[in-house]
Amino acid sequence: MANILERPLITITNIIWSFNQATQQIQVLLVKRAHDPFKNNWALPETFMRANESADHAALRLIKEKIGLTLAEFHTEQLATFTNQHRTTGERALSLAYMTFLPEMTPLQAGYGALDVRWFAFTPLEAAYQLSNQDCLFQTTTTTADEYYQDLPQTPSDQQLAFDHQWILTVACQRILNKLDYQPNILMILGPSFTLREARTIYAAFRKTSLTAIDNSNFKKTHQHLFLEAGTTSQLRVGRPARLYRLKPQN
Amino acid sequence: MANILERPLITITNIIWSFNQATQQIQVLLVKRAHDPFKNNWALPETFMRANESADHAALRLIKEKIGLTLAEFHTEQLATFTNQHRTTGERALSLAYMTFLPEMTPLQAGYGALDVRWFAFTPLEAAYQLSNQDCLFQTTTTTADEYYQDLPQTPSDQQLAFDHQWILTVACQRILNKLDYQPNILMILGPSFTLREARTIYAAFRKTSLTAIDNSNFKKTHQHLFLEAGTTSQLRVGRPARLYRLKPQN
DNA sequence: GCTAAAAAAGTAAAAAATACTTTTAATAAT
DNA sequence: ATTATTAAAAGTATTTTTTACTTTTTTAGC
Repeated sequence: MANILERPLITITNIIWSFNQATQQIQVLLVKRAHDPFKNNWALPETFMRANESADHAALRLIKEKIGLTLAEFHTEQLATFTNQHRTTGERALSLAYMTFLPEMTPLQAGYGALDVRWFAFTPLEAAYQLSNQDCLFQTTTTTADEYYQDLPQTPSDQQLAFDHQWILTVACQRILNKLDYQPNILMILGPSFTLREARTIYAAFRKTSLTAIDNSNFKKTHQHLFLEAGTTSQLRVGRPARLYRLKPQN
Repeated sequence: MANILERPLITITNIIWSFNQATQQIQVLLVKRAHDPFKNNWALPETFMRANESADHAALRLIKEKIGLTLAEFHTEQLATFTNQHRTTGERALSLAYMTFLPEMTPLQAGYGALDVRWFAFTPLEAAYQLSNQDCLFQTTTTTADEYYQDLPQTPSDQQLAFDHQWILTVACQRILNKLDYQPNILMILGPSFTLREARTIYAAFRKTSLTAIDNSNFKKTHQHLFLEAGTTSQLRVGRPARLYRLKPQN
C-alpha cells in the first residue's frame, strides 16, 4: 500500500515584492537559474523543503541563501499550492507558493543556484501585468488554469519564466487585487508607514488604472478604516508634506 | 544533497459542504476514523495522494471511495496547505486542504478507512461556529494559528476533531466569510438555482446573525450583481413563490 | 515676501444602502 | 367561490456613503 503513495519533492516558491522609492514603482524579484532545468532562464526564487524544516523556515532560508537578504522583519503569507503533474519536467514536485512583502528595496546578491538576481519593475497592462528590466520583459497570462497547463513551456525560452511561474504570478496578482479592499497587505512593501499617495500608487497598479484616477481626498475617506495615523510627516518632495499612515492590525 | 530533502506524505483533506432543505441548515461531512492515529475519532475526510495522481483526482477519489458519493457535478476549490511539523504524530504529512460544495445533501455510505460517515449541522455561535449531530458537538477555534499549534491535541478526545482539523475548519469558515461579498461559491450547496431566502440563510450563518436580520428587499438590491435570474419559480411553501437565481459565472 | 507644488480639508451633488410600506401571488380554510 | 394567511416582490422615502469638485494649509524655492 505504502509504495503507491506519492512522496513528491516540495518546492517553496516565493514571490518577493518591494517598492522602488525613486521611481515609485512596484518591484518583483526574479532569479536567473544556474542549473537545469531551465538553466539561464529567469524564474521566481525557489528552494526545496528539507527534512525537519518547516515551510515557513524554508521560505526564510530561501530569502537568505539565494538572494542574500538579511532583513530583520518582513511579512510572508501563503498564496496557493500548485500540483499539476506536468509543471516540472523530471521528478514530480509540488510548489508551495508564498508571497513576501519587503518593507524596502534592498540590494541583492546572487547566492547558491542563482547566476543573477534582479528586481523587475511591475507595471499594469490593459488586460494583464508585466515585469520588466533593461533586458527582459514578462507578462502574466490572461487564460484559465486549464488552458495554461495544456501547453506549458517545456523548453526554455527568453520570453517566458521557468516552469509554471507565469501562472503562479498571475494567481498572485489576482489574490492581491482581491484583498485590496479588506486586507491590503501589499502595502507593507511601502515600509512601516506610508503616505496616501504611495498607497494610491499601489492600488492604481493592481487595478490597472492611473494614480490620478484615484482621488486623494476620496481615497482617504473610503480607506481610513484600514489605516491608522502614524503621527509624523515625511518631507521627501516639494509641497505640503503628507501625513503618514500604517496598516491597522488584524483582529 | 538529495537525501536531506523532505519528501512528505501528501494528505488531501476535503471539507464537504451541503444544505439540508428540510431543516434549512448548512451541513459538513465528518468521518469516524477506522484506523490509528485517532481511531474512532471524528475527522474531516482525508486520503493520501498517490503516485501519478493529480491532487484534483485524489480529492475526487476521496469523495467516491470514503463516502460513496456518486454525484456527477460539484465544485471543488483549494483552501490552503497546512505544513506544521507537529500536525501529525508519526511520519510527516502535509495537508492539502480543499473545499467541496455539493449541490444536494446525498445519502452517505462509509467506505474504506471509515467506521461511519455523517452530516453535521453547521451553526453559528457568538464568536465561533459549531458542528453538531445527535451525539457530538465540535467548535471552531478563536485563537491564532501559533497559539493553536502550540498545544495541539496529541491524544484522541471525544470533544475534538482529529489532527489539526479544528483549525482547518476555522480557516475554511474565514475564507467563506471573506468571499461572501465577491465570490460566494458556498451558495453552490443550494443547487443549480436558489431562492433569495436560501441565500440569506447562508449569509446569515457565516455572518453569525439571523435570517430576519438580513432584509430580503435590500439583500436583492445589494447582491443582484452576483446573481442571474433563473426564470422559473419554486413552489415549496405557502405564500407567493420565490423567484430562482443562480450564481453569475466568473469572467 | 511671493509663487508653485502637493496634500489636507471641506462641500455639494449623486449614488447607494437602509428601513419601511404596499402590492402581488400563492395556499388553506370557510 | 370567498376570504384569510403567508411569503415574496416591488416600491418609496430617509439616511448614509461615495464621488466630483473647490478651498485651504503647509512646505520648498526663488
